[in-house]
Amino acid sequence: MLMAMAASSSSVAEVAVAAAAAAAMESALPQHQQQEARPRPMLAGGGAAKSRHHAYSRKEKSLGLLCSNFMVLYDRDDVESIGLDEAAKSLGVERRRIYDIVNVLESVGILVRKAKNRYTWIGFDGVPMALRELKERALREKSGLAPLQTEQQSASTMSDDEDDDKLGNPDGDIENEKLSQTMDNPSDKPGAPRCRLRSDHRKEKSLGLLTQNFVKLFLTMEVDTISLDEAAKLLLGEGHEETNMRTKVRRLYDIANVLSSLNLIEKIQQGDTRKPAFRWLGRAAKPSTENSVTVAVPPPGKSVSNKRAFGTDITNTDMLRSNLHSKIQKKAKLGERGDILKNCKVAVQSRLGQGKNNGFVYGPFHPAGARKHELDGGNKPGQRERAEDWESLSVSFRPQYQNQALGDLFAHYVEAWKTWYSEFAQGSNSMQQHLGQSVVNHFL
DNA sequence: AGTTCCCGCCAATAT
DNA sequence: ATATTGGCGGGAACT
Repeated sequence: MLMAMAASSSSVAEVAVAAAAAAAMESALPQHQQQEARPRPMLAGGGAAKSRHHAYSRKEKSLGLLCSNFMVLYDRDDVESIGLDEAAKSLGVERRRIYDIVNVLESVGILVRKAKNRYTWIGFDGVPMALRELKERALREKSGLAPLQTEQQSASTMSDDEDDDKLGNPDGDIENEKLSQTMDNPSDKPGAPRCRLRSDHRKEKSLGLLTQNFVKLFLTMEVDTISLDEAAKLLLGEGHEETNMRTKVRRLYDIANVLSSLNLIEKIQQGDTRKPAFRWLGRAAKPSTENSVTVAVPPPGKSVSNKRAFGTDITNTDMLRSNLHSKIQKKAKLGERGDILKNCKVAVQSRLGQGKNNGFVYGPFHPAGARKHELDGGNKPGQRERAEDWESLSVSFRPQYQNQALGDLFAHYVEAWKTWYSEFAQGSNSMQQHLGQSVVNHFL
């Protein structure tokens, strides 16, 4: 009976903010929901007042939604550290679920583990670099190792750790680094220091690693659409126990859901009447300052965007954001406090900021609804060449390089977007089209 | 009936 | 030892 409390009780300090946001959204947006089932990206609040004794709805407990809430709660520029306990409590979920979220977020560069029970917030700014590294690694191992994939359940030729990122701290006094992620066995066994630990099965099957591999798949694949079954088959050997496959697919569903809520992928119906698949959205739409504030390339041929994408729901996720504008218009003067972490964040930001001002926007908070409309709006129907993306842009970045002014500039970019965003949230949702233009103006 | 995937048991790991 | 992390798969909600 001790456990039964987690789900129903919630309402903590933080929730108050979100609650206010909810109220705001209510008034700002006409009750225009078509479906009865809407995955409200609201904090779990055990039905503060209204909600009809909803029976049990799985949707409300989905990882994707949880991830959206997580982002709403922490995607702020004054967040730097996140405690798992507070997260779990604030979001009204059991700790176990936080682990799920956090693991995939880390794989994509939004977070980094700082210590036990503690993560450092990076934000979407960390995504481009993470993806770039993933791709590099993927290409490397594709060409370098294992030209031929044995269809056996052999020792996976996975590269070990991925988190190197030496926080370029010039002459600074960073002493917080006490964690040497390098997991190497102390005093290797007699013989050869070779070989991977044979008992690392835990790690090799981790959600985080699976996420990375899943993403790598997209990054290296020629087509950017893939079904989970295919993915599972690819990520796994060839022939496999039925049960292993099933489990793997389960995990892929989990991952796909949170990646969806981050708008890194999107669920679509392949062809028609075929199994759903996922499409990669991490590619930039168009670097030019033209239209296309919205994301992504037009869907290939006849794929229809599925409605069951968590963060992709126009409903209220976006609106939540609007109420946080109070802090948004704060000056955001960086380098103020002698906060090391903050500086690190800035560093990361400046390094990758360029990759992100291209029109693609991560996160569950962008007007996803505009995505569809954009197509018929004013998009050239021609062929879509691979517009350049983050990777090429980020190669120009130098590790050592640290420019305060530049970082500042990009910070403003972010601010500008946020401002625009809140405006959008305020206004009617039918003016998405030309709002697209205005956002560009804000940027210039 | 098949798909999607939440829940939470309980085993690795860390402290 | 206790506390954290987090595989894993049963089985229920949702097509």
